[in-house]
Amino acid sequence: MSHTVGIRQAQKQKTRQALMDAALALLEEQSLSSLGLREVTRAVGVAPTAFYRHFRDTADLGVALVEEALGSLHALIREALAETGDDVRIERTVALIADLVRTSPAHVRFVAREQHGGVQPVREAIRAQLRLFGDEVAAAFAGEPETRGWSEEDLRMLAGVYVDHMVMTASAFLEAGPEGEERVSSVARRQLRLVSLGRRHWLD
Amino acid sequence: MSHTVGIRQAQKQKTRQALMDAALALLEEQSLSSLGLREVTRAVGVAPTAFYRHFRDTADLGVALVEEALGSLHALIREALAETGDDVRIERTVALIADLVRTSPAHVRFVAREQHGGVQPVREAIRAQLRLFGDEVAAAFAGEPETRGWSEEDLRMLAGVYVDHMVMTASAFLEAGPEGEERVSSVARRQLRLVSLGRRHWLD
DNA sequence: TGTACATCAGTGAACGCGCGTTCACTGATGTAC
DNA sequence: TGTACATCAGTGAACGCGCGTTCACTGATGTAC
Repeated sequence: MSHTVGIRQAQKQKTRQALMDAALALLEEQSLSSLGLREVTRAVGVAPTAFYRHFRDTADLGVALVEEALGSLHALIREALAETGDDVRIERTVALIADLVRTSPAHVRFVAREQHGGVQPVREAIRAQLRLFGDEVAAAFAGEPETRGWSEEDLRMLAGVYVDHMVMTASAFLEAGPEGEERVSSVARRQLRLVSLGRRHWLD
Repeated sequence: MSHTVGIRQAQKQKTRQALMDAALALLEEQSLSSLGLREVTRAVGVAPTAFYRHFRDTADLGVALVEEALGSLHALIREALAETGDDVRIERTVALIADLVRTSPAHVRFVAREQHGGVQPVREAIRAQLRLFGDEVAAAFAGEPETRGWSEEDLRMLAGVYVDHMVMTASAFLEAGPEGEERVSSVARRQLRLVSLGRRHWLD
């Protein structure tokens, strides 16, 4: 066998992931700033001291969770925005967020909660990811005929509306639960249509 | 002297307010779910047990803070929205939020943080207040010519955009600090103008 | 392939500390007469 | 106005508990020869 990963490294990665999973589950009911290291290790079934082999503290674990929650989202967002035609793009964007909340509600809740939460490094990690989303949205719009002649500043402003709307919509899906999904989708689509109309008449 | 309040009651009210003020200050750096009762009483200079004369627990204190933070805002919002002419109304609304954040940054931070925070009763209290804001915005728009012929549902949808935007803008003011105030104001005004344009062409 | 040594993920005991809550109390304020 | 009793905001000691962190350790995995 070639040392593809090594038994030791694989086992370590497994424990690390178990700590993150357990933390995420515990964070459904509380904020990161009140999450205890011992709580997490107890849920996993390892000694409290094992925690230090993987994370400096719970804030460090939180930053890792941000990457896990948002890291893989950039490609999906770019994909949804690559659609042509406002209606299709709106449809795809809202469906993407609905999917995300359905598949990973705990990740979404974590990000919504810690975006303004009490742990600075985590707040900053989330802010950095959202700024990246903003860049991607702005870049997608920059190449479109409806936004021809717009200043860089106005593009960023528009992108801001979109990213804020995505965050608010994700949070609305969470609050509404499965039976409210269609209602939230409907409102979100109409809100994006409103913005899209404004965009079309921005330079009138 | 008539018993306008009574010395005892006045003193009790004073201690209660001191507990709330101290808690709010401590909450600049942490979430409610990690705020300790002893922390608060220590900051005020009373015995830990005195806390129970005023609040059942820190969640109860949090609900009181929500009322203090948002209760007096309804009248101001109605006032700002009563303005006629989109541009003036947008100007007033953004100025109102800028004022609020400048005057009571700690209250705003608290609400932003606990809106999705780990303490359910507080989340619900905030949600109830925001729903009221939504009602007021919808009512203000209902009487306007630009929104004639709109369905009740579309009015709520529009009101949702406005309330979400207020929350996001307040949070942006906080992040930006005093030197970023003009930039955030400018972006917020243009975003509302975008929405206002969309509104004008909604029934085209 | 086998051996001898190095690495290091996870252990378990121990520590000092601050927490929320209980309880019986004190003494200033309020009330009835 | 004065007196006797009731109320109740704030006290201070005590409790059991779980916390984060330290430390020397163990034993499976990795590496060099």
